[in-house]
Amino acid sequence: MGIPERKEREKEQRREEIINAAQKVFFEKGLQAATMDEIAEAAELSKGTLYLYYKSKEDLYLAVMMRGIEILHNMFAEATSSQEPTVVQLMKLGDAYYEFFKQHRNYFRMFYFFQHPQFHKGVSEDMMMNCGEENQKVWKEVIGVIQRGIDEGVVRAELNPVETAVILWSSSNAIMTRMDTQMEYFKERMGVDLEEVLRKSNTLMLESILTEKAKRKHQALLMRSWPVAKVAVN
Amino acid sequence: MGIPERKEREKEQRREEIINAAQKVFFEKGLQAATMDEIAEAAELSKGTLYLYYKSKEDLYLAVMMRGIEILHNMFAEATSSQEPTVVQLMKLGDAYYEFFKQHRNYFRMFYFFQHPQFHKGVSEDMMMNCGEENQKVWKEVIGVIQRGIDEGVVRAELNPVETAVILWSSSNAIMTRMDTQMEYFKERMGVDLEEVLRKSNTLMLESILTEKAKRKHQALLMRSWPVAKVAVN
DNA sequence: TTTAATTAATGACTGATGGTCATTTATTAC
DNA sequence: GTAATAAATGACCATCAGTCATTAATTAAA
Repeated sequence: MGIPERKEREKEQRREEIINAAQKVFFEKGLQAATMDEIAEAAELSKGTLYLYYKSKEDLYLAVMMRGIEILHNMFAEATSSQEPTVVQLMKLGDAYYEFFKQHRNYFRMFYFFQHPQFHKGVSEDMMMNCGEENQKVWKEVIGVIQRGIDEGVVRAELNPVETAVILWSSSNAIMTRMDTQMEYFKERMGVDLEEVLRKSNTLMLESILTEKAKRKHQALLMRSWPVAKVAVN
Repeated sequence: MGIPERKEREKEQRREEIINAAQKVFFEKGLQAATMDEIAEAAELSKGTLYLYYKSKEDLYLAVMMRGIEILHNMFAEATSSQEPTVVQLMKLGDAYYEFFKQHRNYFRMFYFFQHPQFHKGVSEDMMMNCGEENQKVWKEVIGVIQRGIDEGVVRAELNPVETAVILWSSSNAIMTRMDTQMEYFKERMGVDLEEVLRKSNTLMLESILTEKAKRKHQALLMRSWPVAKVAVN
């Protein structure tokens, strides 16, 4: 009897189709402005049907977001699986996050939007758990490289790898979040190009966690952020 | 004829009373969950009256937020006006921001919540401008100290003071935001105490922008973040 | 094939809420 | 004391997340 299996497949397909529709609408309008009626329309289903497949608007939002987490996870896994030195991989991790920001900004936006507990109301336990798991995998990638750096003696031994991961991630994240929302404000009011700031911040952070030996070895790499003229003048 | 003046005063007072009521409700429930009816009730006015004084819920939210910006501004001004060395003042700035976070968390929450352009919809030009101005003042404090540090030769000369301000601010901000929303998650899932992370992050950041000379001079200060045992062992 | 039973889908409806505006109330001017 | 003006009100509207009784489609049984 293959009927239950087929039904299960069809159900899963429906769930995917609904996510596709939801993604389209959420990307365009954001969680707030998107309406379930719009999503239903995009999915060519009635609103009631959406609720047969997802508990709430927020659950649906998280379902879309999970795709983004997976993409990011893959990009990080890619960056940390090369044969290059750990210091280079650390730089590549930062670059990868910025690439993700540029190529998948809608997902990035969802990430930081959903951090607010205000929107966790309608989220089911299940979905929250799944999301936490996926998220954890991404962290593991970052922590792993830092731990390796410590083991190899290129990252300062007195640093805690998890804490350090949080520090690196947070600083990158904070600046990209600003890039997303306040790029123009910072350019016009403060004369600052946030892309430049991100580059310099990543370099500063990296410098600050490396051992003296590693810094000397990769000096050329670290210098890329500082304008030659300025260094020369001072 | 003092009547117009008195009326103006009364009007201003009303505006303040409304902000008081709004603050109470926003602090309790956040922008989303707070309702204009609640605020009206708290202000002992009808909802319609609120709209005679403020254009939208968001405008009211910003009016409350401005108070927070002023408090933060004062705390920063305090931290940077002492007679202490610039390096110490830089540390104090970081400490002041964390103090603000602890003592005025509701305001802090409002700040980062409102960064999302999704909520800028109902905001009037006026209110947005005012907010931008106030915000600018806070940035000026941070930038000023960094500039002074460069002039005195304690902050690396190749750094741009505005960019550096953004970097320092953003990293502190990012970690405190996480403290507000994910303290438990990080403790339980990753075994990390974000307060510790903040302390270390601030130290790392400070280290990374100081000149070698300044680092040597204030070594004791910078060491406070690293556990003695660990440093000794390695 | 026909009928019963089960599963899937629907959309009218509810309750909540931001914002409006015609009407009422209070204040000021004459 | 009355007209004119300003302030305040709350019933009302439109929007929208979520529900549920009803309908349609599919599967199982006779």
